[in-house]
Amino acid sequence: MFSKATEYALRATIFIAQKGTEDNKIGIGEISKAIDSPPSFTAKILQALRKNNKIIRSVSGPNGGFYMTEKTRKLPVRAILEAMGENEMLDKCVLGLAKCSETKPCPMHSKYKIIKEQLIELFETKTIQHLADDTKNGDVFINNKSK
Amino acid sequence: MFSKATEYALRATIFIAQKGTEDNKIGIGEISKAIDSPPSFTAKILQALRKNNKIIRSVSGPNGGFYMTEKTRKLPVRAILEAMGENEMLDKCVLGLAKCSETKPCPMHSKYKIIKEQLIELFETKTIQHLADDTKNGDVFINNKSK
DNA sequence: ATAATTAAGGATAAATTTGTCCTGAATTAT
DNA sequence: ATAATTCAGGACAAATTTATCCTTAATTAT
Repeated sequence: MFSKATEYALRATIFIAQKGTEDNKIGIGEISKAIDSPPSFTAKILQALRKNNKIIRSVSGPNGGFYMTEKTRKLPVRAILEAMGENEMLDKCVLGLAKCSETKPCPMHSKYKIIKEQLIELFETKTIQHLADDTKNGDVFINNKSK
Repeated sequence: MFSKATEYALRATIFIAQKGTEDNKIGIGEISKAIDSPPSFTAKILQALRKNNKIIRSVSGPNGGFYMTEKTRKLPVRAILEAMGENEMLDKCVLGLAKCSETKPCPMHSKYKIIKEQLIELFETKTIQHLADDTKNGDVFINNKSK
């Protein structure tokens, strides 16, 4: 569905939302270990989420790392997708037509539209906080560690 | 959602279903023009759909080209996806976890599952014939030509 | 048989995505 | 101030996807 970069972005953000606060910042090492992702690549992705402090924040230096504010924790999952440039995916034609609309639809359009709307609804109502809370409660996971 | 290769595969198959019969085979030139795709790349993709005559058939030589039988026209869209190796996509985790299941779900799993099931249902009930018929009727399209 | 037409299939190239590494900048502790 | 830690950002490398081209094989018409 999404690129690997976006998958890492989602998992990393959930982890940061779950553990990272202004006085408990999380380093890239801990993050990539927790979500099972390549550290350097993940670092690059987090830079994008950090732009204009849109989703996450970071500070350099000892005890530095990544964290989130209460405000951005309340952002919908869609905000991460936007930051990762996955907006196109959410209104793209299944058959890959550049312009596929009500007035000039592809043969899958009408049925696919209904499903895509649910996807968008899901990404717009689920907040980062929700996902972090669920994960904290221990009934869902953001990695495949057996322990 | 799908790779470009799969998008071309879907559009090409619909076109072939619409126009290609054993005594009216369609050349790669006409196909790629009709669906607005790169000819050589499309040819390569059609080779895959042709394997074991799974989806389409072809013959070389003058008046050669691609066509379909009544039988494969009745195949669900999913058959094309399978042939293109997109099966993984249809049961992949949104967050990219290698193993995401009822017993060890990611935080999006329960909600996402419901939507994915609808997608699968759609791909399994819509047949190639359906899409070709709709296109033939002229109310839906498989390219972006203005004419 | 020969020539013409069309797909098959391999080699290769271009573009994009994924991933690594290194230097520099920011921050903190001593 | 200096050293140590951690992120920022650029350059580069590997892998994958997308795309092209060329030679061969199959088929048909003459």
